[in-house]
Amino acid sequence: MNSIVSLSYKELLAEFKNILKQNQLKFTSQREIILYTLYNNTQHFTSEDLYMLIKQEYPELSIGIATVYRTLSLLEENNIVSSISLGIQGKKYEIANKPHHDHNICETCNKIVEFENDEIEELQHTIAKENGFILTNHLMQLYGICKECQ
Amino acid sequence: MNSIVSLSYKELLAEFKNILKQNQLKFTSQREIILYTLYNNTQHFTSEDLYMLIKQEYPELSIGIATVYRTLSLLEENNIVSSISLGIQGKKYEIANKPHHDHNICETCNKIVEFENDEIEELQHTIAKENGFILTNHLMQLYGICKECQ
DNA sequence: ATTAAAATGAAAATCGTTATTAATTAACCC
DNA sequence: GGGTTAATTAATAACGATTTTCATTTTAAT
Ligand SMILES: [Mn+2]
Ligand SMILES: [Mn+2]
Ligand SMILES: [Zn+2]
Ligand SMILES: [Zn+2]
Repeated sequence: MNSIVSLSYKELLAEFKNILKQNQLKFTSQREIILYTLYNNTQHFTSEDLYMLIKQEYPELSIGIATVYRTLSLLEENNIVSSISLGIQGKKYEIANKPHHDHNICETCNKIVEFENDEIEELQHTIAKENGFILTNHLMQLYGICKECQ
Repeated sequence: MNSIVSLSYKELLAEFKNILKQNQLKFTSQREIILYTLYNNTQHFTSEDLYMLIKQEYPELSIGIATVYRTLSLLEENNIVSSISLGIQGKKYEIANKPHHDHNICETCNKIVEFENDEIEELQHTIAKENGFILTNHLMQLYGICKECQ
């Protein structure tokens, strides 16, 4: 599975088309616009968020919420988007063409600040190994009150 | 809010009764059995898991799933149980009379191994501070394949 | 252009959880 | 103990997010 980190949109689109072809799936305008919108908005979207934004920006496009769900799942399976699950707020997606990071989330205004920490990443591997696990994935979210909300 | 770490069942029950009284809530057999079952089973339960176990162990007791949901929420608000949210598998509860820990989860058999790591806990505070956040909470789950499933 | 397979939107179904309600029970007072 | 009142209950309806179904449309290959 290729990493899509820091691909241009053109390259990303080509990669997406490759994946579709390999799986005998079809390239549609709905799929294109979903990818394009995710690429150009680095926020973290719920399916509903993304659906609403696309409806607003492309009033002429016919698109249903089910297609957004389906496409986000497809993109996630192919590592083009990643998701974080935020308890009550549901699952949020973001384009995966940025390096791995975790999230610091404000419990008041829901702002999300991204961070990277190599030390923690290493410790995670150490701990998993101690427990006899092969680490495949991790979830690390820091909840708090952001500067503006304090 | 008192910590209930390493209380005996007797002490824990007394603490629960105090909390109920302070909030003008009533002590019921359903609430007692839920607490007792959680105390004596250190697993991580979904509401449904706990409901089924209680139905099985106390066939004479009248209890509905809504009461289990309500009681788990009540216990969590009062820090007698804690919960972890596992994406698709839903929310799981465990008795909170053990020290803080995080979870290493097998993606194959769903086994959960608990761990504590002070270094990571410290790093979390450092990171939050760097981002201008006051840390209130965190989520840290390591997913992998356990020794038995490899 | 023809054709077959895949994709779509709308609506129905599903699933976990929460709210409603009428009946039951606990806690308090005498 | 019996009576009163407010809290609690189980059953069921409602809910919201997500998934499935299905008839129709679109894509991609020939
Ligand atoms: Mn992110
Ligand atoms: Mn645990
Ligand atoms: Zn904030
Ligand atoms: Zn396992």
